[in-house]
Amino acid sequence: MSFFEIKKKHSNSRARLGVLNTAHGKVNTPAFTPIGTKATVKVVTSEELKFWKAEMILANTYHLWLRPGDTLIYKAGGLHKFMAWDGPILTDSGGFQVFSLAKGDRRYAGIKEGKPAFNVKVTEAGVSFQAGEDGSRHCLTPEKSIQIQSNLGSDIALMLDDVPGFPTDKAHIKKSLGVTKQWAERAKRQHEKIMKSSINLEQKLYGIIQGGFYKDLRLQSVAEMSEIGFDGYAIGGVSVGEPEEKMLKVLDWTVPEMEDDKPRHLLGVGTPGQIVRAVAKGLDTFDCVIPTRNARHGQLFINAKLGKGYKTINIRQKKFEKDFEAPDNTCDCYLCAHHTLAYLRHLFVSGEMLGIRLATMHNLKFYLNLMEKIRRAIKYESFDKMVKGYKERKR
RNA sequence: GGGCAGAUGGCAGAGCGGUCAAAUGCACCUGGCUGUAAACCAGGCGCCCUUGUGGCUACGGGGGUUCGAAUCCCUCUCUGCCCA
Repeated sequence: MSFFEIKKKHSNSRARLGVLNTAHGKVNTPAFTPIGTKATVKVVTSEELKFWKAEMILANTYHLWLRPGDTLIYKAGGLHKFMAWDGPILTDSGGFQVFSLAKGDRRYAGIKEGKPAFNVKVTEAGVSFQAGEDGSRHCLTPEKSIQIQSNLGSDIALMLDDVPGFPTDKAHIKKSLGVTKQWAERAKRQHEKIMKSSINLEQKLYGIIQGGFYKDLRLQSVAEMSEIGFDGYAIGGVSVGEPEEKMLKVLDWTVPEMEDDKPRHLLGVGTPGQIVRAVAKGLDTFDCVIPTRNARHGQLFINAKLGKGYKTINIRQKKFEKDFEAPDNTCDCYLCAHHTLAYLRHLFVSGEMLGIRLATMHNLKFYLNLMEKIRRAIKYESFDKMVKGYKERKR
């Protein structure tokens, strides 16, 4: 049984229906993988995720390395056992953390004044930085990232990549692409080397396509990654602050040149509208913090009453104070089955954590249901109709 | 009946002669969040407009002192505590 099987290709777009076969079960694609950075999809249990039919989750190499440490997780029997999730796990390499920490964005973690809490240096060897947890110095290399992911025992590992922000001039992207290519080769070599002693002998490795928002560099990256040869490919360097159109352009350039029989992951994307479009452009799997983070911030995704698509609401608004309707009566989540807008608002305004939990459950279900609808639409050849006009609406 | 303390924006609560349309918190409004340093962040929050080193009305009511009062004085009303 091969790792990736394509079950059906949609006739009017690049969308395809497939299955990822991993040591911990299969993933029906197109799929959304909830983000569980620190070995937890914030606020929900593994059992709940299973119940909602989330098939794969994403965890983070960087965070788990620093705390509690990959060797500790190895001793616990691997990440699956450690967090009691027996389904497939995709681990991000830590490349994105280098990008976001180096930015020193002061909006994070209540840091309002002063210098970035991190001192990040990217060299060809790897990334050295000071950790925010305790100020200790660390160095992450492509080999180290693979070693950590091997200790975690994830089903799909990602190579460490260099993520340029937006906007970045072409010369820098070009240089960065050279670093990423070199790291790809080293990651591949290291993965082959330690595979036989890995906690998960069937762990797959994905290459990451970079190249900023320049067509020739993206195509160059696709070619370089294919040449090295990976089990699958992720498109990275998007959702870094660029306009949506630029992100979609990258997909138009790269996908036709990518190996057709390998799975394609789109890193960090996105809104429901973006995911639907990306599927049409040939992407298979997605991960994004939007459903979980925005839920904690009081934003809920709701199916649109008029037309196709969805709308978002902020549950804290006073207008929901006496609204005794379910947030979305077309939704089958726990929140919508049992509670009213008024109750959820009350929980948020009171700072009660159940509010955050219910909102998270709802948004995850919204995303998972969306993927289910996409898969069904591809299956029944109605996907192009679904894509057309699927967007965020006012009501 | 007597003594003391107090009355500030929707609420709580700073300010104690000018730099005060008034700190701060809550509430409220708006915006943001895309491989999670995020149960977070940013802005607004008396009224008016030509949106400005702009105008007007404001710190329980009334009356004073002063070039100038939320800030000092008198008085009224109300509130809290204490003594009869």
